[in-house]
Amino acid sequence: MIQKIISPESLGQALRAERKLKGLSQKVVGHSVGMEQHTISKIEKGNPGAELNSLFRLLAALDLELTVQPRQKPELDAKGDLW
Amino acid sequence: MIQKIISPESLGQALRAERKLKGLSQKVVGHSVGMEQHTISKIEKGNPGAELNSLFRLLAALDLELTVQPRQKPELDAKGDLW
DNA sequence: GAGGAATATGTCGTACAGGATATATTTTGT
DNA sequence: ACAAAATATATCCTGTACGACATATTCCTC
Repeated sequence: MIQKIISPESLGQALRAERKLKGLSQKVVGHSVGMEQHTISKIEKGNPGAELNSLFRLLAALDLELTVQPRQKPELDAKGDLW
Repeated sequence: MIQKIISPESLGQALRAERKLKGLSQKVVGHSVGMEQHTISKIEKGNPGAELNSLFRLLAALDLELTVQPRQKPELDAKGDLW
């Protein structure tokens, strides 16, 4: 489930999806790395002011890593629509 | 040149490498997206308090995107050493 | 639709980011 | 070794994140 992440919003969506996949609550995830539940909530909602610190702690809690890559062209779906 | 990013430091390294690849200075990159040169400097040096906002503006300036993926096992290099 | 879990929202206090600006240090090319 | 460019560091100011804690709202499940 690789997703193009280019904004705090899309990052939040990806993180929430991964957390749900693992069946964890914000509270459990947060406390496993010393973060408040409300901080997780804000990140998942796309808080642009969130700190890298918080991001990487959350990634650790979910056992995830990032990669950086060239921005890809929008692709076409089955209907030929851009997305 | 895909790299595992699990900390502000490794993120900074990746961003700096990509910027250098494109032959751009911090000043040019920063000003293309309304950021101060010193902000780019701090991010590349691994500032854990940097904001997602700043990260994504920098990614835009470099035409990069992120992906989130399961954290991978350490791999072996040619010498058989972990990294 | 009631009860509980999960998520969102709020306040307060402390800390630090980043813009604006300046200057110091390092790197690079000749 | 010099000059110029690039990067790092610093101050001041304003804004806001986050922890701690509390409460409201939404979402399930029965």
